[in-house]
Amino acid sequence: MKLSEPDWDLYRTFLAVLRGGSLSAAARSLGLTQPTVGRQVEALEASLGAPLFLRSPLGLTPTALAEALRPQAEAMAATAEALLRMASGQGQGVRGTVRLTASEVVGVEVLPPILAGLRVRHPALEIELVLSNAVDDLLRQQADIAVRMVEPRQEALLVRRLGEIPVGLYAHQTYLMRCGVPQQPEDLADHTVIGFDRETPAIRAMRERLPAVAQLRYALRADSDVAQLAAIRAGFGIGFCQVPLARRTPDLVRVLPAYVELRLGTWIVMHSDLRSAPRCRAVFDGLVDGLRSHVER
Amino acid sequence: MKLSEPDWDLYRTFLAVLRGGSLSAAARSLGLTQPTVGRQVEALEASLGAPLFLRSPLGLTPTALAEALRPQAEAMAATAEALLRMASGQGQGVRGTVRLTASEVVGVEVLPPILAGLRVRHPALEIELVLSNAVDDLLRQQADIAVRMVEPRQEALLVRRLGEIPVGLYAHQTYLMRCGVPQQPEDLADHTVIGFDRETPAIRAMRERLPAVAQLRYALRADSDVAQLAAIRAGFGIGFCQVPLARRTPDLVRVLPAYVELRLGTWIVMHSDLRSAPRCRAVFDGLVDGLRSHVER
DNA sequence: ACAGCTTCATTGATTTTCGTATAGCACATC
DNA sequence: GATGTGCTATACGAAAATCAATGAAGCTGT
Repeated sequence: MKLSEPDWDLYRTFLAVLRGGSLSAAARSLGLTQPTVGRQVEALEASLGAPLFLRSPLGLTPTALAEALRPQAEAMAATAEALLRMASGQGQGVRGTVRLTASEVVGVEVLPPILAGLRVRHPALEIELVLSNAVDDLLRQQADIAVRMVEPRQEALLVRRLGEIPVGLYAHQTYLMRCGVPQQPEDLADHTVIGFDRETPAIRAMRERLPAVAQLRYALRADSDVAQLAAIRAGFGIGFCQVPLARRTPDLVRVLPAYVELRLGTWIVMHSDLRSAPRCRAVFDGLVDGLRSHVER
Repeated sequence: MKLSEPDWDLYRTFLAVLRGGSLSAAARSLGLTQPTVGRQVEALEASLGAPLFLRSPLGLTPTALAEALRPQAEAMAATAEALLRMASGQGQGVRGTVRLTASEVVGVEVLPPILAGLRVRHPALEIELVLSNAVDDLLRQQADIAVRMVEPRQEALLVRRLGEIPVGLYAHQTYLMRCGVPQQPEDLADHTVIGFDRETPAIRAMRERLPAVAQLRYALRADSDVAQLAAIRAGFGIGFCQVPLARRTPDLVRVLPAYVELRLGTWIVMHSDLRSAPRCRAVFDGLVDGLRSHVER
């Protein structure tokens, strides 16, 4: 029985098999042949001392162990990608790929013009946009720079606080003409309210500050804030929207402005390891500049 | 010029060379030979398209690129270790290694009896204790379970809040006999106060709540809270100490109990990926039980 | 029922990689 | 100044991994 540490490359083929579902698919994606992949999986199983897959002629079925190991393998892949990204953009000058993560509304409504401007200034810059609400993207190496509405507390991060984005309740003009305009927070109980599917840190903060809103029953739940915005614009009901975004659609009317006023802090976060990478500095600074107009300080 | 993704194992030898400072040292630590390591480094350089080391007869000097890539390589190594840890303890039953991280005081003063009890109940359980104040140990895969004084906000974590640990100012009896007992917070200006070297989240919270303390000039700064405790016990001066810890040393006297009272929240945190690992559940639950007596709910 | 597709397993030839041995260089010690 | 120890670079034979080709088994649609 071998106790030596397995070749790291075996983890890559293991993950490819897990993703592809078969040795052949993994071999295709890796540019190898099926027998090679099979042997490498065998080698990893021998090294770990336990089987990873149940072989069958239709494909491989991962065992519980393989499923348990998958997150770590994915993490290694993400880190390997980050390493390559880092290496590719190392020369002086702003070039290479930057992975950027942000919430969906920000990514769809706010970032595009900023990124377009960055691209004009730095033609060799490539940007990958990951729209997600997971705050741990950075530490899991799945992104280089993050735009977040939650204050990051980690130490190894380079943080810039931009200010606050005001958030209010909005509804489309047609909805208000149809259903009336609520005058008191209690009136919301008789209205169609658009809410959130799952609890995010930003939402939790909102609940704490607005107990009246916390107990509402939502007529539509969507985990995507873009979908919520679309529903508001379509006149479905009343929902939360960032004030600078709502201003762009003239038909959106603010509801209960005196009662519901929320301010979301906004931060730009980057690995401090990436400080020396010119392309990351460029994107970081570009975001700081570009988001100023969207934020109240 | 090859643009294909390099073999992941090359990253491991790269990191070994970085750590060892020479091809030969890396070869020894990896169980390989020096020519092999040299060839693999060459292969990685060819794959990245840039040199990683400056060769000289006394050893290799890492280039700026190599230094920039080091954090990612370390992250890959940590993840690989986590994967192996996961695989080794997969069979049912509590066995295998669990990496535990905690602050230094907790690790030195509080955890040992708890871990001893766990070890008695589970003889096949092995525990690695990492004493550090970095909160991102978990997401960087450097530890499986963490005992923290800061509320974690990440989503993919399994969190259990235990309660609060009271913290107060303490001094040794001999010091107070020598220098007198302060009666007002202002009196601290005339005393020898032991403080912190660098800013941690817990300290930041402390500063916010106790502005009188924030402006003190410290006679001794130590980043290790264990060193602070030792200094207090030795009669060096007045410093912060967890109340349950101070009770164990009868000669320690609480100072300004009416003015300085701080409560540190305490959390146990674990990757939710590890929920299914029996040994992690065992340690998690054991910590919850063992720390109850040390915490006020 | 049968042909076509996809899957995994096995085998032998080939290419790649690794290890041993050796040479060359720089620094420290005696 | 000779010697010893550390390091890297190179050459060559051996071991190991790879590829290509083939066989067997199961699902799918006609």
